[in-house]
Amino acid sequence: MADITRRERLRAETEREIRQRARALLIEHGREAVTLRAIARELGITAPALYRYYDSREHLLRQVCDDICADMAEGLAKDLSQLPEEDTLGRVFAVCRGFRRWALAHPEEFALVFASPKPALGFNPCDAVPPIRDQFGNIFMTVAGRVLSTHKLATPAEQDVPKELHDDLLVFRDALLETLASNGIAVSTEVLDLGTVYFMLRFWIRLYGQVALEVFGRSPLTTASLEPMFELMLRELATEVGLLT
Amino acid sequence: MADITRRERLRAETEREIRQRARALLIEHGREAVTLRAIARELGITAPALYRYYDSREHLLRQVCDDICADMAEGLAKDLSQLPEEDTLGRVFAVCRGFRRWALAHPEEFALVFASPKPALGFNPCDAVPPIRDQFGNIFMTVAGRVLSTHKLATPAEQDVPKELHDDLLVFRDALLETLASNGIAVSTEVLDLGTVYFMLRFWIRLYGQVALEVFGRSPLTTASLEPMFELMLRELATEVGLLT
DNA sequence: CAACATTAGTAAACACCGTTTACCCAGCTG
DNA sequence: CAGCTGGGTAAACGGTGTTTACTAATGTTG
Repeated sequence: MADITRRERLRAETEREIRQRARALLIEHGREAVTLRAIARELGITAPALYRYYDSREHLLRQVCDDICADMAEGLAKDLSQLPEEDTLGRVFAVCRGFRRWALAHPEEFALVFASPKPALGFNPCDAVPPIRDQFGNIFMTVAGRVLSTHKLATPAEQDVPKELHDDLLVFRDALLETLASNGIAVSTEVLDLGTVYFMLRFWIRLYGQVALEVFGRSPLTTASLEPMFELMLRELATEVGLLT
Repeated sequence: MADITRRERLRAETEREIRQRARALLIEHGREAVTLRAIARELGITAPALYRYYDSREHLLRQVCDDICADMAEGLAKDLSQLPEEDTLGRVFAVCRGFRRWALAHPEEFALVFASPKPALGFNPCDAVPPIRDQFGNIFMTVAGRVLSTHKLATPAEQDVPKELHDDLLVFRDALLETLASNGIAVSTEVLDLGTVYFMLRFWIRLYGQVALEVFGRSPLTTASLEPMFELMLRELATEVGLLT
């Protein structure tokens, strides 16, 4: 007999459909429209039935966050599959562009996963922060790590890194090394020195910052897309560490 | 007799208290907790009574946004009053630091006003975007304008500004000039050239971006504050245009 | 196979929500 | 004084998350 019973298969199927409908509602009508009754209505059951699958609406939303991250990560992975392994910098850029494109195309999902005030979702959405452990962070760190293992970066000297950040940067570095190791990327601690980790933090701040600004429409420009500035930012950061000239 | 009748005075008073209570709920228990019934309960009336003051919860929230902006602007103005008029750059830094400090101290309010997906509040919160017309934008642009009118900036050359942005930057410049004029600051169009406006946009993107990242806790650092990086960013941007060495 | 246990679903209820309606009554105005 | 205006009320409607008790179907076991 199969390992999974008929019941288990059905359960997994409806569980999948629940989150799928929840996401559809989120995308089409915003966060507030993701209602247990609305979800239940769409799959022809009643709201309390959903409690057989999730402890509460909060828990359901958290799982939806996971799905969202997984989906975005899948899209990014597909983008990456089109690029040669050797083009390490191109792959970093691809991930950054993919993140931006995804965020602009899915503003409600971005807001839910990446821009909710901390305790708004019970706890951290998708256990993402801190440090970045979600699937996006995973991909981002992986492609970045590949650059580190193949290029010598002109990163800031240790004495230029603010002392107040040293301890936390070292913690971050350990998480980074662990993530890279689990993805089969070996990076020596000499390569991943304090300045390099610091630069990665700077990179992420700039990346996240511009994307958030665009998603939330806080640009003072009325019509134009900020894509040119995004591209320039990428080039600027890459140039800063000598990856572009 | 006074211009305002007794009734009008009472009305204005409860109106004020409504928004005050709404803000208290927002701060203490998050956006979802700002319910009409909770507000009414706190001032000892019933929920439908609120409809004598606001058309709907949406409209009330919008007004609350205005209050929030006004309050922050007031705080910034107070900070500025401690600084000499001549220290134009110091005043810009003070506004940036004040914005960051306020945002970190009021994450729910920041999320509501500065990071809600576009149509989440019926329309734009506080008519703020685009272009930046809210009270914060006003102050920010004013102190920045004062720098422009007293310093020669080494801003990007016109050919270094992405062509796709030219039209929108010119629109933004007009709004900027109007704002500055209405605050008694005369800046010639030669000074406020395309490169300068472009730099201001870059400045705002960086500023908003890091603040949003900090408020939403998306830093991969577990405990340390990113204040040192904020300070470095300010110095970096100022150095870029020759305001610091 | 029969008996039992587990489980996905239900209906009903509770407390809360935004909003509308009809009504009341104090205070101002002619 | 009569009448209007406007801030308040209670009641109701349909919606929400969640709990409870129950049913019926599935899976397991003697």
